[in-house]
Amino acid sequence: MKHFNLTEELAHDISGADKEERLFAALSNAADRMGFDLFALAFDRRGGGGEGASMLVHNYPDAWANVYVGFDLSGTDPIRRAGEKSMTGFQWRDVDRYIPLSRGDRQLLKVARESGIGDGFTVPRHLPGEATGSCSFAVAPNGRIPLEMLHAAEIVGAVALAAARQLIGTGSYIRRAVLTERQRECVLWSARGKTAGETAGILGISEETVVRHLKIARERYSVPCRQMLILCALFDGVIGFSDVYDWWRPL
Amino acid sequence: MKHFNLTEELAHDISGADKEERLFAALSNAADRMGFDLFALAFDRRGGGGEGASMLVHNYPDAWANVYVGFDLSGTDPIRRAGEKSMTGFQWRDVDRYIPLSRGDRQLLKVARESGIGDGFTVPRHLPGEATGSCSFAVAPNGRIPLEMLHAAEIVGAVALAAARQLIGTGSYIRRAVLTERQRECVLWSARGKTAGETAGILGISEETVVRHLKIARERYSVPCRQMLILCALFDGVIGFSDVYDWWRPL
DNA sequence: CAAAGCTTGCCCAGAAATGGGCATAGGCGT
DNA sequence: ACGCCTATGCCCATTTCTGGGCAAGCTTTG
Repeated sequence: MKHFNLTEELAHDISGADKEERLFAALSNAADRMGFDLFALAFDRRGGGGEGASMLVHNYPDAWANVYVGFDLSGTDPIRRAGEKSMTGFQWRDVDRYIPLSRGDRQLLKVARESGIGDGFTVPRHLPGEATGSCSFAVAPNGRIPLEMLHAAEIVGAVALAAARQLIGTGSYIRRAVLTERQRECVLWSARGKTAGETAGILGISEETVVRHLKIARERYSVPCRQMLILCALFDGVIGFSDVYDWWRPL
Repeated sequence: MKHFNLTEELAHDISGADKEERLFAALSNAADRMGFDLFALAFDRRGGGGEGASMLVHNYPDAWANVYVGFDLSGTDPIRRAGEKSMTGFQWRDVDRYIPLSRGDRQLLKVARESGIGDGFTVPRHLPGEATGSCSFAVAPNGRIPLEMLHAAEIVGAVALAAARQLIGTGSYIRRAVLTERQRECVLWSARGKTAGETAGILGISEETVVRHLKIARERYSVPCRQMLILCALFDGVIGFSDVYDWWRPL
């Protein structure tokens, strides 16, 4: 592993970035040193109070950046989706190993290629409640991914994301709505697909009370429907994916 | 950063583990070298077909392990919940910065302390659909966390989780049910809290058609309600959290 | 002690979702 | 050309959810 010294150097450089400009410079240098042409760091934080923040640092071609922002593709970007399915960094060419690609997804990737972006490597970090981020390194359409540098990119990307998180404000995020234990139970069973009546039977209380708990929970999150309540609870970590998934498919 | 050589050594050792026993030995050695007394790696993978798999490698005191497993505390473990809220490793003493601690949570931590587990450091990795994992390093109740080693622990923990993922089977991702483009759109808007009628307006089609798409989507996943449909789509990566986030939080 | 919050219970009216059936039109592959 | 899938549209009856108001007992907290 002769690259560890380089990794250390780049990581140190990036983690020392105290401004977005320095992060850009450090990432630019890192991408270059590792043999990549392009980089893009996206970090989105969502505060509990509604004040979210996001950061986008990249040296992608303007053509693609304009299309991406103009059509608001971030919401349907398959790379971004895949980032939520990978525990480690991944190559874009393997993206269909993580998520099913629809026609629209393939089209998006095709347009990206035509805009000067070839294959790439993305380091994702996902925080159900607080933030999502990804740090990508890419090469030109005919370029070669420096496979021997993927491990370095993995670490560099993670450090860059941590730096971005620091820059954007590490959190002190406001815990606006916290559910009570009973409310949480009701939301959990609701997420498991139970109706209010079934949940009432499970918890041994009246259906009306379950409805009441769910009602107050919705009010706390200021959401009108059950779907969003469940997603809010997931995002806030009040319930966990494992709570739902383990129940569906017992290990 | 004088610890990079140690980090490299430990990471290399761990990533070379081809059996659970070797992973145990490597982690045991790593924890010791970094100045920790205890370690625990938990990894849960859920396949698409119901055949899930999990791995638990630790050297925790039997007393605690028995309590933890016996009372099925994994569902309410605050450390585990916090792991879903942290992008990087975190100290247990800071756990209330990530999640609100209920009385029950504090009680659980207290019992853990009484069972021989002091403060610790947990490296989480969370994959919405595929797996959840955490790698923790801890000291005895009166021990001191080797603060200068947290960075090393972060990397070592991540490598250990990657190794566990390899051991457990990286997962030939099984696509039980893939939604069509239109179905996916309907599910997405539904996740964003829109009613069928609203979604119809957005997509420019009849409400009845939206209902129809959602109906078929539910049938494909064999779920009876909208909540579970959305969660299934999330788990499968058909929709992503990023797809949903931007719509309702900024309000 | 008093105030606040949690939990429990109930009623009601309107909106939304669910499950069933039916039908037309277009695309895609064999 | 035929079958299969998808998208679109509509109808119905039943269930469930949602938002509103009301009230009692209990614990925690100031």
